[in-house]
Amino acid sequence: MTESLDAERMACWRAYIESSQRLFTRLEDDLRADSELSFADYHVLVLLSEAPGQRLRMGELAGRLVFSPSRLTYQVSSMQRRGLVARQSCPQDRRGSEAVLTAAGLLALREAAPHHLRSVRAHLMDDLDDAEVACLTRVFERLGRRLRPDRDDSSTHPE
Amino acid sequence: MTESLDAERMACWRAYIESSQRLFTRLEDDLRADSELSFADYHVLVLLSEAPGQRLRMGELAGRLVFSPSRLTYQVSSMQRRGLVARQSCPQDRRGSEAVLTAAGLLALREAAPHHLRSVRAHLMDDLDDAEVACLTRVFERLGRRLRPDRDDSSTHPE
DNA sequence: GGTGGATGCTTCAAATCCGAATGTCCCCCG
DNA sequence: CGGGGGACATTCGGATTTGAAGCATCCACC
Repeated sequence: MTESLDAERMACWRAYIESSQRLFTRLEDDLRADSELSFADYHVLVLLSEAPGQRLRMGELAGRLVFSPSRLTYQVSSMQRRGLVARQSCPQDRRGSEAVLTAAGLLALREAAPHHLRSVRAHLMDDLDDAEVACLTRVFERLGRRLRPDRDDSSTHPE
Repeated sequence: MTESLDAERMACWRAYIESSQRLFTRLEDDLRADSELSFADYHVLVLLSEAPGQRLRMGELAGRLVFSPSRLTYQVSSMQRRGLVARQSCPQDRRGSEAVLTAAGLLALREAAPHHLRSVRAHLMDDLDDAEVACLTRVFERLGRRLRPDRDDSSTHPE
């Protein structure tokens, strides 16, 4: 099964997949253990807290979270039920709606953030030296640019 | 929200999370587009194909896939229904059972592998130079060792 | 100013996933 | 032997996720 990936890259690929899976489930567990939030909840709160007016269109949010539209609808409904966000219809485009951070949502984020960031550091970041951080950043920012949906990829593979 | 992660590490963390999410969904889409298999199906087939006797205990499989026990039960049942694996009760330990690769499962893997590996190369590996591969491998193998569940972590964090 | 196609989001049914409870079986210790 | 605690896997109910279909609105063009 290794016809098309050399041994080094295969090992790299497998280590990346497995460790990432473990890391994500661990962070999720940590977050749930000390905050009523899931990883998705937390990420929504972060994005809203940084947005101008602490509000974001559903589509924009879905794009950044890498969520399907229906998944985001469910996610926001759930958070709305718990009072973490509100939903308002968008004045510029009446098809659309936007999610708005509530005071309770901001508070929940403020309470969860230190724990979560400690968890990210403990499981991942504290083990990385500066060169490794730089390497990961370069690799994953490049990957993100290549995979973001807004780019027509037709001319970039002259092969 | 950045009290505990410096700007470089925060950027690194975000790039890693977002790109990985995008990569996994893209690979899943590619795999489904040209093979009746999900990413999880594929991974199960790979692990079984490499195991001695092309069989693995459920628990072992769950551990390697980073799946909860009930999720693995569901996964294997689904693949059994489609003829990709068989389930046998384990002779040494009658509580347990093992998943066994079938001829159809092996065939499905052989057909899917070239497409999938091409996809992994196209989206990720072809963009990495050797130094980056080495860096990722080192980082993620270390991370995997730290997160694998078999280690008692009690003495490694003297505060 | 109308209309056909696109867009933004939601809804719906079905598939998947999780944690708690369960049923079997192993193994240690009396 | 003969419990009893523990380990392995499954089942069950409920939560989440998905993709397809639906609805309302926008917009480019006539």
